[in-house]
Amino acid sequence: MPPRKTKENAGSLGRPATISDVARLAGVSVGTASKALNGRGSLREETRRRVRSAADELGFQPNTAALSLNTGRTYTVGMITTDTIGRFSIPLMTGAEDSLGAGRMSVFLCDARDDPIREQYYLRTLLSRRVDGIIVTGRRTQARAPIGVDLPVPVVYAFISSTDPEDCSVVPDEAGGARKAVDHLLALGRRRIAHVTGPEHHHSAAVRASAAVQHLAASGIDLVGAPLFGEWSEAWGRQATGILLGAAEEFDAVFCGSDQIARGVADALRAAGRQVPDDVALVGFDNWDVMALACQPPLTSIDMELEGLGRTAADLLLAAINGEPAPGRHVSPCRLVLRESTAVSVRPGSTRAEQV
Amino acid sequence: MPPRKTKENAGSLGRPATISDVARLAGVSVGTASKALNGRGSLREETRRRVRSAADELGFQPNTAALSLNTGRTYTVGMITTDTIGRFSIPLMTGAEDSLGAGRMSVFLCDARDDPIREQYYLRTLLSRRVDGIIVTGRRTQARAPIGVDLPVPVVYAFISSTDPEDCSVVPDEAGGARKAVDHLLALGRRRIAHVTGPEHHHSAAVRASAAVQHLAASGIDLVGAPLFGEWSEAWGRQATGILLGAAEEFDAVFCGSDQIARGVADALRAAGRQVPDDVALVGFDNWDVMALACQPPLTSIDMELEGLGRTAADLLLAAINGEPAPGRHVSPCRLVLRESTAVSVRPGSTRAEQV
DNA sequence: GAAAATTAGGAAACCGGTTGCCTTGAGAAC
DNA sequence: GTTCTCAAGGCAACCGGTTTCCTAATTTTC
Repeated sequence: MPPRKTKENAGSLGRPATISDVARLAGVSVGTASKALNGRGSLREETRRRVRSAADELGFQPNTAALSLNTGRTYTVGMITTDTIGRFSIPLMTGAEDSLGAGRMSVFLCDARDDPIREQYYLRTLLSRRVDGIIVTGRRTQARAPIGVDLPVPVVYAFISSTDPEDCSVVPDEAGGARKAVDHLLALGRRRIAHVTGPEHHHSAAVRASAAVQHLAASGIDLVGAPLFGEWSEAWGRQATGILLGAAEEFDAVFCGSDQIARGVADALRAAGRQVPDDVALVGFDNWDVMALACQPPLTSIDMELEGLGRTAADLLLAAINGEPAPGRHVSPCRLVLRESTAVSVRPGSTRAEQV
Repeated sequence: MPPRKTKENAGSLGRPATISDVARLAGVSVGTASKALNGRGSLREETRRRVRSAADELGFQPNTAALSLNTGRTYTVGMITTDTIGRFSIPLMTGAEDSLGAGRMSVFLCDARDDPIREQYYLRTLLSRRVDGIIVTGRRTQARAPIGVDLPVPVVYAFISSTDPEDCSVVPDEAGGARKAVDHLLALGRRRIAHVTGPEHHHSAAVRASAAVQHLAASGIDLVGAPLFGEWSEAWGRQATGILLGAAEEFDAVFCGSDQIARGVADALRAAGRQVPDDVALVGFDNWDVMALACQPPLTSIDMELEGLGRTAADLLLAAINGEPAPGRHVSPCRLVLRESTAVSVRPGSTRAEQV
């Protein structure tokens, strides 16, 4: 069967066309072919045209390896997710990949699975591939140790932050997010606010809880009871609701450390005959669509804008690659997303989320 | 400040060390250095040792671009997710990355966002980078057109399949999964089984529904009513439950096209006072932990083993790269995961899922 | 002690591009 | 007709490795 001709593989040499193939077909030398394709040197227009059409015919794509040998740049970056790729990594990766792709950079994906050995293996691999930069991401309970010292390429930490304050990290303003949640509840006239969240040793839980407590205190208000630390699960949300209902103190709002917890709280409140939002207003955290939208009623939540965070991380990396590093912690704001769980008046038929 | 010495950058030349640097330091020629490091040629043991220690001292890592120029192989593959990276892509990517990493291949991540233009852009980029192979993945309602014709590198489609039957695709046996669900319900003694699932035009919904119907028919049993096609959402699950409860026909089991739907069904049944699993047994599809575990009671579900699918895809790609292509559709089995929503007797305190 | 065999390691080509420099030839100026 | 100028394009070095081939020195053999 004769080889079919296609766009990708027109001249069909059985291997990718090289610039020598192009030069031969156009009847010029390799150097001339290169100049013709890159608009360098001084060539007759007719020659340039001939070379270009030869390149088209052969489906010529310059070999990137050869290019990077010349320039020293590879136009690739590595993205290391320290924990297993999860729900939080996706928007980060998407955002970063978006910004980098716009800068014509390709992304190496490395899933280190929370294993320091794998992590160092990937680091060596990336350095050996001469990536122009590295993004380190992942969810951790705490800041992480730097991935390496005196690396020959810039590194940006996204979502997670490095323990070395001189490293470039991009993190969401979780405390600010918690304050926005509290402000929103206060604006609704709620004064008896409880807080249910994840494990106390988890940095996010601790930060969000203390920001909420302090911000309330600034308005002269105490949290209802102490923050309830537990797990990042619906079950804990249900359980914590039981605790709240059993306590002496009344409450008219619950700010939750995650949407999963908030959903558990919503289910338990409904089971106990309390109306959301009329009896109890509810705010979650993460704005995880599956949870926030499926919740009954749909959940007001704090969005960490992780996709934007990924883009910012990529932009900072590109800047560092171009010789303009921006060391230090970069904090980016969270956004409050309004839904029915804190609606003042529920208009039937309207489920559109308003945003602040 | 004098440059600090570190593992990554010991001799500190301000740039990655090359083999010339190593050769100079060891007092040999480049060729000899190369042989020493790769165990080629005939050299005195003392020379090898000297070269190796020079390489260590400089933190030498061979430039991959130079290597691939020689060998024609890059030890990289591209992974193109046609839809935006989502819940289904993650285990696929993790699995593929796992297998490929074991084969010392690095992975280029390309998120085409369901945009054919971006897809072709990525394809050209990957070919220009001379990847050794490409994995195409993503969720679609139907099989997709081949990403290119007569490409110079092997392509494997994972989860999604190509309309060209000669292309190599790896897909889960969704029909088989549906049959396992039905068999399980039959084994529990249920005979009045309903089916609630996603949009009829969605290939997965159609396949699972018709497999369920036919498999029941093979046992001489009819589905309760027709399959209820709707959306992949909890809300549809709740709504469909209302339809089932309002119909004349009784039912003692519901097989759902997704865990989200099943969860909606579970909530609606509970609200209507029906016990799961005693009155109605419930089986989901996807085994999505967030849904299946948070459901009350936890959900028996069908797992498509996407991580294994990703590994298989990677293995097939590696085989094809090594000259042993395996064209055609490869179907890999699903697995039934047992939880309380179909438990015969609920033993309090035991929530461990058993697996079949 | 001379010829042959073996060993250690160097020189150079090559992979696929880019780029600086040089050559060639045609037209212009005198 | 001779010299000068300049456009067009070829030659070769280079990037960082690998590999083939070759040379020089040492050891073995008779």
